[in-house]
Amino acid sequence: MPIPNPLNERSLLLLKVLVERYINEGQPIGSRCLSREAGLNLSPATIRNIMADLEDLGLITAPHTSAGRMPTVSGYRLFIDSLLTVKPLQDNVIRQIQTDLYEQESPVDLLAAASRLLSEVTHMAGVVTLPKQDSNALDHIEFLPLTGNRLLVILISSQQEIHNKVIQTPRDFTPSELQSAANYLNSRYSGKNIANVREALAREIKDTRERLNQALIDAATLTELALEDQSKRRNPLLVTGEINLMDFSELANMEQFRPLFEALHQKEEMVGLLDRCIESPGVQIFIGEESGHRALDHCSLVTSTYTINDQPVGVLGVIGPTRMKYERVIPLVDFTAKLVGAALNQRSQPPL
Amino acid sequence: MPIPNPLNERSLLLLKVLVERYINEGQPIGSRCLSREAGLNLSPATIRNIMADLEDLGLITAPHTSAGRMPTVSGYRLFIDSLLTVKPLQDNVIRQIQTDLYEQESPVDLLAAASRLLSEVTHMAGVVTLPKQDSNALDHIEFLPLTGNRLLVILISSQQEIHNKVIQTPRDFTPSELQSAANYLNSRYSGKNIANVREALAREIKDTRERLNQALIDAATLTELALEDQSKRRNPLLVTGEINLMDFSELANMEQFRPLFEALHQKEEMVGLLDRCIESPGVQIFIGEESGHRALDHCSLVTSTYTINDQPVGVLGVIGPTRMKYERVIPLVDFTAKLVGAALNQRSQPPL
DNA sequence: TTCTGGCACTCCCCCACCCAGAGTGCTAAA
DNA sequence: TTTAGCACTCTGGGTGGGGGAGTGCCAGAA
Repeated sequence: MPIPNPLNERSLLLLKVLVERYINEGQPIGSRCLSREAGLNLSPATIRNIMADLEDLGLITAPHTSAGRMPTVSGYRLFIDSLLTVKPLQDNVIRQIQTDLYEQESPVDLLAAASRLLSEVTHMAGVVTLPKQDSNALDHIEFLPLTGNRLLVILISSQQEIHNKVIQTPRDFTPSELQSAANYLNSRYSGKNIANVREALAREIKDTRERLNQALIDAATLTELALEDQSKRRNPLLVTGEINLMDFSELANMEQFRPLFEALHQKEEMVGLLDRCIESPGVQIFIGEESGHRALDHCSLVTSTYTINDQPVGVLGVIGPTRMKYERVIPLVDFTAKLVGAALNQRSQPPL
Repeated sequence: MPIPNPLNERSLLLLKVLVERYINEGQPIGSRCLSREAGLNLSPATIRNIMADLEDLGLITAPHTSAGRMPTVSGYRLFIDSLLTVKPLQDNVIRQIQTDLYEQESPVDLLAAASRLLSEVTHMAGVVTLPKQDSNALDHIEFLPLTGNRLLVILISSQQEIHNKVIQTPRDFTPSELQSAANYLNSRYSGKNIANVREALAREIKDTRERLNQALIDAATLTELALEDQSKRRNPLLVTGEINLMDFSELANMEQFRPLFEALHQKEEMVGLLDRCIESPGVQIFIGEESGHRALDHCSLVTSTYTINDQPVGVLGVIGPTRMKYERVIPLVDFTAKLVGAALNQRSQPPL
């Protein structure tokens, strides 16, 4: 073979050591350092040759002539996909997550706690998307009359989440009318997916109108009003610990940090990015520009989906500098996602 | 009088112009500039003499020998208290606030909108404390049974705020028991201050126990459980637009910005500071170190209380660099506080 | 008595410059 | 194939000078 040694075991080992050290130090790694560190008994000059090869392959790069090398995105990618040795989670972290998650009352509290945990354990930023609404089933609905044709609708989802909404009703309803409307809806639609319920109700309103069953129409109309804005949620993303990112030298200047911070709070974009992860199960990683968002160029995103009844419904993860300790973050995100799913499932017992 | 001219009209005018210009430019103002700007037809040399006097009085200071002067905290204080000419709010701002506030559904939404408005209009950070709970009256309470001795308590306050809580009940209750408990509580305590209700209930549990009226005890116990953590709220402070503060050069470095950001999110301290404002009505201003919080040393805080039924219940305001346009911020905060109070009062009609 | 022009002085900021240090690529020898 | 040596490059810190802005003070004018 004419090609000398494109990617043999030795150069991969050097790449691994280089990435590891760079993640620890945050500064370009030189040949001397690597020759000492790698335990290969090679002189710096030899290392330099190999590094030149790795640079040709686009795996590492030097910020300027007389600096050491640092990994490129491809370098990180290769490192993560093939070279990384993950470290098991520490026992106390496991316990912390378990106790913290299980003592939360509502699902939203649970997810907020997960976000907080992710950011605290990693000292980076934690992100959690709320479950997709269309995966949410209706458990129970109740109407409570207020003054002036206003009605308080209480909606309990199968996750035991409680939603309130005050609606303006077209006419005055008597308590017994409301009661029978609620009874009808509960008996017929409890346990059904909320999106489906809306569809079914729309059909019902249309079908029944012809047969002039006013009571049914009323019940359906009320519920339709109540469910209306249930689908579009206000803040479908929980971000925690953004400020931690200021501790990393590569992000600790205003030009880097500000757009990043804004992107994290510009929830729509982030949700779009995270939603892409929901398709494939398990841990997913976006390195630097891979996310396609300018503000995240110097960041990596480690995510995993969490499931309810084996259906992936949301995504959680960690955002930090590209130079993060993947071997610790990956198992953490993985474990947290699984535990969140387990905790959510546990709540899904049919009530009432 | 031996003292030459400690604080005559002329030196006050110069102080005013200096502060105004410094607020605009952000850089120390020299004697030449002031001589041109003040419209007094005085030579720079004369101005210099007066400036030396003002410096002796501790109203202005020079960062170094050959720089101009900038106001001290006392200088700002004198400026704000005696020299400031407030500008009336612009019509479109007034309209924006009105429409924005009145289209909010719940009181919390309203306050969040107020915080957002304050930060957007000023390009600084908006802060709003939630109303003191003990000012909140009970309007209506309802019990909804769930599975396994769990009970959903729905609590509507006189501000039409809706609180949910799931409680674990000591025993199983029948729907009619719950209904009569709710009826009893609503007829007896509706309109009463929540803190007082708790006290009254505690008394009632004690008194009634002797007479063995189990139904009453049950009702009281349930409500006590429901109200229990109603008093301690989780996030009694809404902060918006923190990131805007990065636009101001004096805060745009990590050493300044980070502690500031953390202080804003370390809600307890901020709430403590803001609660001090609730005592005195109208607009209050803390300049720089006056707040007594290290992180706010380079910031000013302009606040006002908002009232429900003429009782001050919360505080809202703006945090920004000491060098802010007080003549615009003060009327804005004032107006917003009044409008928030008005909007909240309007909701306070007794329902049901 | 008050104001002003002049002058010497001080301090910051910017720029150019140099130098040490770290790391490289290349070449020739082991 | 590996290594030692060497010339080269680039960064970062330190130094030193000059321009600019502003001051304080003094003597003379109004």
